[in-house]
Amino acid sequence: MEYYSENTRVFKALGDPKRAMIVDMLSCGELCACKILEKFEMSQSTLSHHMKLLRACGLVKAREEGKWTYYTLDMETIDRTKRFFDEITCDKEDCICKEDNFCCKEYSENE
Amino acid sequence: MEYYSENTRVFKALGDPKRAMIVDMLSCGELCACKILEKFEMSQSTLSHHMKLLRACGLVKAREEGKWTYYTLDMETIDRTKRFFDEITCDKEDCICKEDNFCCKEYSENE
DNA sequence: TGATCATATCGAAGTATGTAGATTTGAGGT
DNA sequence: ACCTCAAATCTACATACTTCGATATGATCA
Repeated sequence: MEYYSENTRVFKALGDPKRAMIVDMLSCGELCACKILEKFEMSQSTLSHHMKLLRACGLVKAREEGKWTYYTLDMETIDRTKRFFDEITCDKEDCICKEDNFCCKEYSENE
Repeated sequence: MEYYSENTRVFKALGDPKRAMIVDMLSCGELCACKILEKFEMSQSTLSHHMKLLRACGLVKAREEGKWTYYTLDMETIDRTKRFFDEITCDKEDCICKEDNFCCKEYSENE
């Protein structure tokens, strides 16, 4: 299950329209928190919370410089998540649907 | 914002490990609800709820035959979501980060 | 060493989500 | 008609998420 939850955490983060927009804004390069905040109708603490979540799942990296924090996308996580998306939506030999004794309970226990 | 929320609804659905597993199981072809239920440690009502959600966001299609319901992936939604994922994570000319007067509030109002 | 600015963290409130048991619906079979 | 089975819906509850205002942290500057 760890394989699934590691990747679904990223989907969960992208499941909020504002966070998806933040990711979109970062797709052209590094931005500092205040620059992002300018564009959004939300409080500073709310943005900070969203950024923490985006960092926690690995989607963005943060770099501190003086009193500013600069954010960038982590393309490794993004590419890995895209591969996961392809994997769970394409026909394949080793699919869980073909494991006779597959049960989600077993997976949960190993998590 | 509609552009974002339409797609992030799919990510939200994939944000739950069990639902991602259900999608994975369906990736090799059609399955009936009871076949899916066999593989999971959850109640019938919970599975039904997850399937409803997967249908609502367009990820899966349902076909009823007698007393059974068969589910398949909707590749159109999946492909559209993959293109969206590519778009918000790749550098591009018409990025929202380049719109000087972009503000998420404007988008919300049009939703 | 204060004052100020950019962020992060805390605490609280309202809303959404995941889950299960009980009930309903609707198709088939006897 | 009645029973049975598959699936959906209803109700309730515990947990998680989103959001904000208030406060804390920590860097820079006067």
